Amino acid sequence: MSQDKPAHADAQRIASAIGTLLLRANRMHLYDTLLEGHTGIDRWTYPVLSGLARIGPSSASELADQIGLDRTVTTRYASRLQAAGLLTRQPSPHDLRATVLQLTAEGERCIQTLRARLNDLVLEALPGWSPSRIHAFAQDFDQVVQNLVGTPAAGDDEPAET
Amino acid sequence: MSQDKPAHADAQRIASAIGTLLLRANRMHLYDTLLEGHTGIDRWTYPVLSGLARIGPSSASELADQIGLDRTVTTRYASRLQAAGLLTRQPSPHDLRATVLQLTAEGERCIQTLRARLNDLVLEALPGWSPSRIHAFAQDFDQVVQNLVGTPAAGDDEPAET
DNA sequence: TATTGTTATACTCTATAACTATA
DNA sequence: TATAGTTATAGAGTATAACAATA
Repeated sequence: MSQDKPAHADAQRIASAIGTLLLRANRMHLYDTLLEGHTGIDRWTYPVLSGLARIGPSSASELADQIGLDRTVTTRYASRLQAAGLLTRQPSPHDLRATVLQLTAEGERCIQTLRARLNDLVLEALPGWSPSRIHAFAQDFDQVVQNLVGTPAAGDDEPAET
Repeated sequence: MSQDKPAHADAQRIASAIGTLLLRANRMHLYDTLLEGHTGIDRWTYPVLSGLARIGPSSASELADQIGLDRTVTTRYASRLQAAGLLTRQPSPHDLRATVLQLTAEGERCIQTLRARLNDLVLEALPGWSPSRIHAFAQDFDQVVQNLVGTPAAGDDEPAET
């Protein structure tokens, strides 16, 4: 069987690893490790700040679509991050209804720190890997994730993800 | 830079993919796709049933530790799954305080179906990959996840993950 | 005294509904 | 009429506290 249909057993292994990574306890542990020591940001507001850093200054509605959260939740979390001094609200010059969310200098620093820390965590999870092995894995993993979550990079275009 | 420190850029790519996979919208989409059409089981009770299938018949406390949920939540979700006919409660023969949770035949069938479906989803995310490429990726991914979430297979030994 | 299962309670996340202002 | 932002409200997940029964 490992000769005839090796892909099946390997797919099971991949599926199991995905399940492990998504498991609440492990997810939370990863987020907590990443955010440890940071004030003004937590597991729930982090995706908002991170998403804003990824797509750049944008309205709450745009950002909400990107991270898959409701508009109302996004604006509430944005208020928390604003209170923590990590982002600002500015009226849009083009649309008087819209508000532009933008990272402050402190917000930028925060994101830089968190990105670096996550990178370190990842590198620690690849002990002794050769650069070529890391490169191949990065390519493959990226492709798998893109295919798994659908074509869009991060958010989804479906109306109600709930 | 891609010559000097290729590992850094690749680590960033891996980190980004992890972030994408863990993003709420994508996580939910994956769970919903997996559970589509199944009644009596949802995003929240699925880890309970899946965990029970993985570790076999066990008490609610044991299971709770494994999946990183509180005892009280686990027992409540177990009640739902019991009402849906997917698991049974039986008094433990060794400990009169304990209750043994166990999958019913229908629960077993349910898990089999879900595992097969997840496998299919994974295979679809590896279009045209050679068996050796799949095998290498499965090994690497498994190792990365194990290292990322800590030594324990699924749950964590820390007291309060929250 | 500690642990198991369970329920009661409170807290938080999240979405729907509703309101105001603008396109 | 539709859309942006926001707030009010309600529903659901989750943890802490508390209880009875047993180790």
